[in-house]
This record gives sequence, structure tokens and C-alpha cells, in this order.
Amino acid sequence: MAKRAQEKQDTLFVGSLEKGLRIMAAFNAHRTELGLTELAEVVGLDKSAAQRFTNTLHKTGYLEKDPESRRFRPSLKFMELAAAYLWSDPFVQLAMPKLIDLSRDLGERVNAARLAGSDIIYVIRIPTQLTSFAAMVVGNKVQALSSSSGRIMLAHMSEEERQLALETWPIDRITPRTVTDRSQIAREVEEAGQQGYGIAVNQNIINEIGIAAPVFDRMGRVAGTVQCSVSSQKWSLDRVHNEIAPRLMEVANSINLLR
Amino acid sequence: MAKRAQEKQDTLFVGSLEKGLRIMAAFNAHRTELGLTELAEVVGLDKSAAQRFTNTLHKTGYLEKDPESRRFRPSLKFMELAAAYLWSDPFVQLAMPKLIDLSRDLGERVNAARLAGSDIIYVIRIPTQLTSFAAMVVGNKVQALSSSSGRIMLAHMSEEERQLALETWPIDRITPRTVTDRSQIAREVEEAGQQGYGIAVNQNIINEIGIAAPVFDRMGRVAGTVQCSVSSQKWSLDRVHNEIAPRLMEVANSINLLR
DNA sequence: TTGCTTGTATTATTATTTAATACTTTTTAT
DNA sequence: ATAAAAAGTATTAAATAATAATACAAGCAA
Repeated sequence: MAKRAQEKQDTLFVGSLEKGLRIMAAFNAHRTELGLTELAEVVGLDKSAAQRFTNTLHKTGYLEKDPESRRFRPSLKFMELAAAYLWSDPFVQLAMPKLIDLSRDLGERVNAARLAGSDIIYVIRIPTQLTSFAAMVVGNKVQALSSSSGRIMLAHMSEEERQLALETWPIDRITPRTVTDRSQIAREVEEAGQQGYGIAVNQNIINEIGIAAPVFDRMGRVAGTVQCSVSSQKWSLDRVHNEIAPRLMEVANSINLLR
Repeated sequence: MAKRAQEKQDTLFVGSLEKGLRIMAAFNAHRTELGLTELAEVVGLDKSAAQRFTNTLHKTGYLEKDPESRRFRPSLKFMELAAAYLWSDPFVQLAMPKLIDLSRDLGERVNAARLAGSDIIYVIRIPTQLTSFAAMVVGNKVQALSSSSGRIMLAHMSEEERQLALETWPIDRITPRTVTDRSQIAREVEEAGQQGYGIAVNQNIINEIGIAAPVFDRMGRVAGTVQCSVSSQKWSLDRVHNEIAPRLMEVANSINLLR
């Protein structure tokens, strides 16, 4: 309340809503089911508050509650929200049919991603090959610096933005091969800029090569990427450059975000 | 406040949160971008309230605001919530790899759906053929009575539940061929129960045949469906019954929701 | 330009949220 | 099997934080 008082005599900010949202956002890949006290800890609320908000979220249908364990889970309403997003995003609408075609042509997993803070979020996923569940989940987040999509996005930022990102955005080691050296990443980004598309090898999943081409908005900024993930067992880097990258670039360029 | 007072001296219910959620839920396929007053109308709040909640949602990153038009759109956070749901749902986790296989075998669009109220919501979509955008959107909702998935779900409900659903759940005419006669739907549901899978022809998209097989939870209730959508130009009903339905049933049966 | 609609800012009022606490049930450890 | 601890639920008095009315500013249409 010390903290809140200092920055929020803003009567246009409804703290209760924000706290409720924090509860919703507490759920993720690692926290799929949470009890009351657990939730309170994670979100940083006292038990009473957690009680009120979970109760409200439950009554409004946003959280399921297992009557046995009394633990909470996200409900299908979370999926409805995603649908609302997808309908609202012109990039998604335009990219979708082209990605389906591309996926059939290549026979490989094709995705579309957008930047959110220091992460990229997959907004379209068209799986064709079995891999980890994470690689199939719509809405999944990956640190930008370790992804092909993030790297080509960085390459198209202003010098300052890019510098800042390279210096400050998080780099957790996901696989043993994740590059954590920032100057090394800077080089990868530079290379991406030169060739026009980003590449990431073994960064998030071992034996996986990611390739990402940028789609620009009317301002000339990168709206998102068209991305493809392939197995390095099956594809050499050479073949990726020669056969996949050009197709991705072609598709990316064909997506025209006029308005 | 008359209404609120009568039912909610419940101090465990946070009205502000609920109103904020209503704002979020105002966005859908038809309402992709909303101004302040528009939002206020849709959600049933006065302008002041709409102002406070949109402001909060914007500051917390859940709504984007176009600086030009000052209209609001859902943000990528909506997608993150979806990811949280997907990770939390064992049905999704188990179904995903099997659906990918199935999709490759059949070369047709394969989905998984769950029931939410009187609608089914698609939780997995694996598009392989171009169709309407609606048929590709994860989280999209379809009235249960007009979908193959909904029909097989109904078939496995208790007599009372089914009766109630058949009598009260909404049936909007989506295509000219949408069946709006409830006794006709009752027959379709009955047939679904007998053959073990649901069928819907031209119900949501013309020239589309939907086929859905049920996946049961440990309680013997339908947890969700494995569904396939094909073009009636390409597939006869006979072939659907002989070639697709058995494969769907097989896959559905192989998904074992023990815990 | 004028009038009309939509969005923004400010404020006093009070209804609503808060957090403390006691109670109940479930789980864990002895 | 029993006791102790932890987790969830219910109740309440206090006051903070949300409310809604209103005035102001900025866009848009006629």
C-alpha cells in the first residue's frame, strides 16, 4: 500500500481488476493448476484477496475448480479470448491461408509469430511433424533473442532499440546449445539482417532449426514473422538456406498489410 | 445497483473484476475493434466505468489502443492466456500428437473440441485445406446443436440433460442448410448415439461435412471430441462413414484420460 | 464554421473492497 | 490412529478505492 499509494491516486486505474488479471496470468506451462495459498504466493496477494479474486473468477466462469482438490485451472473462456485476438489481427488473417499452403508444400511445421516485449508469441501454428508439445501450443512464448523470429525482428529495429535489446533482454539457457553470449547473438542478428531472414539452430529444442522471414506493416516495421521449424537430422543448413528460406521470404513478401 | 444489491452483499465477489472481464469478453469475431462509448454500450456500463476499465486494461497490457482512432483491440496477452489453458488441459496434451498423425493420414482438417455451455469450442485445429478463416481459428465457438461434436456429446448425456439441451439450446441458422427443427436434430443426435459418432452436413459452412468421435474421461463422460471436416464435393457420405469415421473412432479410443 | 459525437480529466460521495480473524476441513507426520 | 499443521472457508468492522456526475477538449460531419 505504500507502493500503491505513491503511484496511484489515479482514479482511472482499477486496482481490483489488475489483481484479478494477475491471478489469471499466474497460470502457464509450469503452473497449470493452483491452490488458493499457492496462488496467493505466486501473485503476491494475501489469502483473503486471493480468495476474493479466485471466487469471482470462478463465478464468472474464467477459472475451473476441482471439487476434490479445490485447485483452480483456466477455463475454456481463455480460449475464447484467444479467438477474439485472432479475429482482430489482420496479420493473422492474411497469413493464415498462405501458411497453410506453405505447410503443405514444405511438409514441415510452419508458424507465425509476433513480438511482445522481449518474447515472441506464436499466433499461428501448423504442426505436421511430431515434436514437443511446446512447439504445438498457440500462444506459447519464447525469448526473442533465442528464436529465429526474434532475431530477424531485431535486425529491423533502429540501432538504439536493437542495442538495448541485445544488452538487456533475457537469455536463459534452454538447451545445452542455447547461445547465451550476447555478442554472439549480435552477430547472428547482423547476419539475419544481411540475408533477410533469421536462423536459430538448437536454441529452444535440440536438433531443431528455425527459420523466420519478416512481414512488414505500412510503417515499414516488422509486424510479425513467418516461420518454419525443421529437424536438423533431416535438413542440412545448406538445404535450409536454399530450399526453405526462399519460400519463406516469398510468402512473407506476399503478405501485404496495407491499411 | 438494485439488482446488484439484492444478490451480492457477497463480499467475496469483486464486482470491479467482473466488469473488467465483461470488457475483455466484448471482443469477438464481429467486434474486433471498439471505441469507448461503443464498448460502454455493448457491455452495459456508463462511460465513466468504461473509461476506468479500458484504461486499466490498457495499462496492464491487455488492450491495445490505436492512437489515431483511440479504439481498443485485444492484445497478445489474450494469446498467452490461451497457452495457459492448453497446457492445463490433459485432453489437449494427449490428443495433440494423435491428431497430427491423423491429419497427415487423412490429409484433411482435423480438430479437437470441448463443450462450453451450449457451444463447442475448438481447442486444437490442424488445417490442411483452405476454408473460411472461422474454420482455422483456435478458440472459435459453434453452437453445439449444429455441430458434429455437439451432437455426439449430446448423445452421451443423461436423458434429462439431453432433453433440456434439445429444447433450450440456441439454434441460429448459419447456412441456408442449417437444421433448425429441433425434432430433426433430436433424430440426428439419436443416430449419432447409435453409430458412435456425430455427423453434421452443411450446418456451419456449405459443402462441409463434419464428423466427430467422443473421447471419454474417467467418469465415462465425454471430455471432448476428435473431429474432422471435409468437403462434400470431394467426399461422399458413404466414404465419410467408411473411411473417416472408423479412423476417428480409433484415434478417439486411443486417447486415455486415466487420471 | 458550426454543431454533434466521442474521448479525457476532475471531483465529492459512498458503496465496495479490504484484511484480520475465527472456523472447518484436509493433509501430513508421528 | 492420533495429533499437529496446513489449506480452504466464512464473517465482519473499517476505510480505502471505486463510483458516477459533470465539465472540458478534441475529432468528425454537415
